[in-house]
Amino acid sequence: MGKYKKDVRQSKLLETVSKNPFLTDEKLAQQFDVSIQTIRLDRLELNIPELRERIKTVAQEEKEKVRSLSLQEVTGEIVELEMNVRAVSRFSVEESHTFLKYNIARGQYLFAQANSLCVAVIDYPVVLTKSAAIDFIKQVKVNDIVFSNATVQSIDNHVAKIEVISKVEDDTVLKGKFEMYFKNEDEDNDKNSD
Amino acid sequence: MGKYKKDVRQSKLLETVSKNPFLTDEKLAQQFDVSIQTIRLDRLELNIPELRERIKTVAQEEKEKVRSLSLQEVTGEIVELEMNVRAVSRFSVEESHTFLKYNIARGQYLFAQANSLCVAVIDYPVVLTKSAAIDFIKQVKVNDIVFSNATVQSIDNHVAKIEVISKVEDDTVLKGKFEMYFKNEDEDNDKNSD
DNA sequence: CTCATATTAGTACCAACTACTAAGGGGGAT
DNA sequence: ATCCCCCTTAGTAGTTGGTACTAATATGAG
Repeated sequence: MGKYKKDVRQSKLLETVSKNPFLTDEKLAQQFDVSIQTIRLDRLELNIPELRERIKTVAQEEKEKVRSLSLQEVTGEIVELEMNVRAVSRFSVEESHTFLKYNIARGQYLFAQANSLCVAVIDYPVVLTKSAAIDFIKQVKVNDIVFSNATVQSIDNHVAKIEVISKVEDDTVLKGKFEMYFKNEDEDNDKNSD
Repeated sequence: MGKYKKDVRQSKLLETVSKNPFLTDEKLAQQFDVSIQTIRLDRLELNIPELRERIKTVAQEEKEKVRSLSLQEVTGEIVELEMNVRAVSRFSVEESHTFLKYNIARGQYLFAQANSLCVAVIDYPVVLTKSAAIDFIKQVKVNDIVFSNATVQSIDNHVAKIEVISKVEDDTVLKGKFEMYFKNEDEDNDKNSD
């Protein structure tokens, strides 16, 4: 294969690196059949950081994701998030979430969605549920998509009060008030559960 | 703070590195107030890879850790049941029920145990949660065994009020009041979710 | 042919290591 | 006290994957 011209090579380089950030300059040089120096000049011009920096960035992103992913497992997917202010999540009800005979979702799943949304919206390393008051207003059925809306009402020293409203289309299915206790990792204290 | 002994230092090192893989040997040496060489010997003995390898591993970790933790299997096992009067269930907390970093059980699992106990204690074909007010009183950790105790306070036409107290050994970890809506299969009505 | 641009070569230096050798230090058991 | 062992620290050489810089060479367009 013939060598590319500079501009083509650079745009391909950008693509390659973003697809696979784990390639050294040496590998890239082989791949594009140019010298290492050329790759380095290209990176310089394109502001592509070196291998180690690229990996580090990926690792840090991955770390963040692990936190939010572990929340998502149970609770649906967070679609909007304004830290310490509000958040929205989406939960699609499947058969496994329902009473088999009636296809009505078990309340604990709706609770779980609301509860973990409250954990997510509070931007502290440790967030535990202190209390919850929930009204289940309307049945939720299989295949319904539940949007849960959390709004932080107040947030002080160590406790946030959050209001959650979950809807299926325009119908409110759940209303809840949560008190969440939060702290930094290092602080020592004893309370609560989630 | 005085220096740790070797074995203590090494176990703390393991913990530190797994919590934050982004620390160089130099930083670790400062943190533990020992020389860089000591940290390196420790890493050698403990098979902790170097910084760059650690970062790389984190970066490569696939996001497909999607363990499906069904809340259904979570609700514990019913150990005592007096229909429409009281019931007790047992729930053993496993790692998958906790926040990874802190081994503290997520509140939604404790809620799920209490909630499904309320469903079980009411002897009607359809039982849905109408409202719930929960206080999470104490943290529950991995390997704790939670006994949940539901007592029916009142039961009338279509609504039962139930008090739930969950304990780990002698410590109360959760107190809740549930209103459960119930009916016979054939009755038609529209309310609630679980 | 000329001249700018592109490419390659080469050097010195850096961070964060591994792998190794060697020197001290501090306790216990004898 | 002495000996010995383990732990700790120091120091050197070599590695990877770079940055930053200078200098030489190729190439193509006018």
